[in-house]
Amino acid sequence: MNLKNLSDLLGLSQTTVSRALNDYPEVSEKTRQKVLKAARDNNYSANPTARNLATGRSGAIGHVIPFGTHKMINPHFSDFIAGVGSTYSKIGLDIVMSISDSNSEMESYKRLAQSRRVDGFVLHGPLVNDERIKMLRELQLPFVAHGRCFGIENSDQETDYSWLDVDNLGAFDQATTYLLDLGHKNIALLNGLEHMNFAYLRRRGFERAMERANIKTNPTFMISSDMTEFYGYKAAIELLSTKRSRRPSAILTASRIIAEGVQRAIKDCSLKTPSDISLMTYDDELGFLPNNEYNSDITCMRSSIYQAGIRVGQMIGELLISPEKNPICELWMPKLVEGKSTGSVPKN
Amino acid sequence: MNLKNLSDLLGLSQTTVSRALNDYPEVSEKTRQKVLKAARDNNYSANPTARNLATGRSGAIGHVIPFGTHKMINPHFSDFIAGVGSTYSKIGLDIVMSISDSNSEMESYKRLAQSRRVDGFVLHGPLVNDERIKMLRELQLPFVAHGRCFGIENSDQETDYSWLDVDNLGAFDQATTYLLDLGHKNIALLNGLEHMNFAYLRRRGFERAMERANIKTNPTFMISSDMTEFYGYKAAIELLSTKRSRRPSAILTASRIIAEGVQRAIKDCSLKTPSDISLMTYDDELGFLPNNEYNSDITCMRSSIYQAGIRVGQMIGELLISPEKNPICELWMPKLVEGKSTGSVPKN
DNA sequence: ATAAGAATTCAAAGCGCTTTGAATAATACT
DNA sequence: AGTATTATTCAAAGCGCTTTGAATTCTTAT
Repeated sequence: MNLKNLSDLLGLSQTTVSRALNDYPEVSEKTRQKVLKAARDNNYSANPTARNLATGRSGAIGHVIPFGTHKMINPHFSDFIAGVGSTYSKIGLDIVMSISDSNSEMESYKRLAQSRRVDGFVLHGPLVNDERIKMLRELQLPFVAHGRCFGIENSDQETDYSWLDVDNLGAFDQATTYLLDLGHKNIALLNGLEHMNFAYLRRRGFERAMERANIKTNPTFMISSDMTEFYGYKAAIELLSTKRSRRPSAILTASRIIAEGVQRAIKDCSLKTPSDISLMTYDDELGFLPNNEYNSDITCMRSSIYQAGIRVGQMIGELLISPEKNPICELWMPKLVEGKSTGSVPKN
Repeated sequence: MNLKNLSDLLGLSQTTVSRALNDYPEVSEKTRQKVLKAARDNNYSANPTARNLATGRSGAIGHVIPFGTHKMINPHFSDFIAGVGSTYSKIGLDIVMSISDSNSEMESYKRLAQSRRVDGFVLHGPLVNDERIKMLRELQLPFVAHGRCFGIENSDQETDYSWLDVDNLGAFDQATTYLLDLGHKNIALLNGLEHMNFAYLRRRGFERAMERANIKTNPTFMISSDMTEFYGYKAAIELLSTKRSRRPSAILTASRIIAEGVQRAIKDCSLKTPSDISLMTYDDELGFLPNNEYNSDITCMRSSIYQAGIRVGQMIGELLISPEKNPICELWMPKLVEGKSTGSVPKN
């Protein structure tokens, strides 16, 4: 069943039928109802490919996922994509996903854009000074970055394109301050890879708080790596296996997954939170790794990456309808949630 | 730059240019080279939408992800999708992903198929007696199921459609047997949700081994739930907090993530593997949760879900080219990897 | 009743490609 | 040379939709 069949069936022109279905004002209410009913009865829905060809719109958003080092294809990604996906299904968009290694990443964007296969993009995991931003701007398609590419001082850059980000700098400043207020001076930071903007900002937030408190940061306490459980475990084991006076009294991790490893290490060292050591983490509220009074209960800075996905989906949806709204920028402040993993510095 | 421009530029017809670009035999080698060069020079590539409309092929595979209970959008999913995605990028396919709750799931398949937006499907997480299989067959598009819908006795059903699965039944039989051989009789199974076929088969494998050993299974030792860390933790805490004689001496979990929770519980109960209790797990080799001599080192049945993704991508690719190859069925046998988490039954 | 204006409807062009069937050029065969 | 083949090339018809600009019908005002 296609448009021609349907209009023949109704004794109307394709024009009128098409307009009736697309809510154009110049079709009378009576015929619109007739058309709508016929469409329903005959289980008709417009062929998106043909529509795409005619309009130039595809009804799909491109998600180019950098592969290579498992950087983005990780649990955070699944929760985020669940969020955007649920918005998309509400507003009738599809995801066109292209997994590509960093070499072909730019190509993928261009191919998807040039072929008009997508109407816009969501940029995942912005890096510090991300060249993709420039490229995306040149592609002339709306896009929303999940995260920003620049720190707080480049505020002119921030309003240049649409993004949704959490205040990583503020959050890690606050987390660090929280630990400092408990009396901790030797705080370790287990961060993500710092060429990623979020991780870069988290370190900056950490440093800012330390600086404000006039405490010199210890380079060996600031570690940066891919965010796996094992990284957390290994790093923590190393930190904790030195003699007490030289080890951190608090560990701040950039993700719940790292924190898992740290917890394991703490137990393996026969230590306990918060009496022996304090642990604090950033918590994306990953679906499969809850963190609340019933389980881990790690003190954290919390912001739902799933909700971020939902909102990013809405944002790109808005941009498709009203491109003039660009840029839409939102900075979310994670909230501090006190758990049982932090306390004052253990007295020697 | 479109086909018309290019052919005008070359002084050839669109037909010839199109054929030259698509490797048709009836164009002379000389003109083909000329066309290819011009295409390169002018940065031309065919508009997939137009091609799709003309051919009915879209160059994309549909992945409909059931949402709702976070069932599929989980870490296993990201690793799998990384696998298919990497194959797709090699053979020039895109992913069209639709996240939908279980009500609208069937609709999504139909919409994607009817609109010719995809050339085929990958079915995720088959259930026991999955109605989607029947529907997909009716849609007349090639599809590959990651997993099967029926157990080993319905062998007639198995060859009815293409699938790639691990031998869940065999793997859990083998795992259970391994534990039995170590002398364990009180073995607990922390399974996934058993309306999912993989989980159903895992229980069956467990039961088969127990039966063969003439050991009655204890219903309170067979738990089934969504596979989260917390589930593992809670279930294990409950199992371990009864008096020694009434608790299992070994725990077998259906996923690495559950096992994480179990490990945490074991430590919280001040127990140790393998001296106090044995732990064994199924291991999908999730990228962010390695399990080897350097870290957890849990004895496991192992098969890479990422590799499965790669192969499923290849399979659907083959089916697109040669539909007559359907069905392609592959059953992978996970391999047993001994870690440090299992040992003989502790003597009271 | 009639012209002007508004409200509907329509025919046809176009989106950029593939593919059919016909036309032309090149080569082979009496 | 003349015809039969074969190898290339081409014009034009779709694919199923949207949208422009013209045509028709219905209202309203004179």
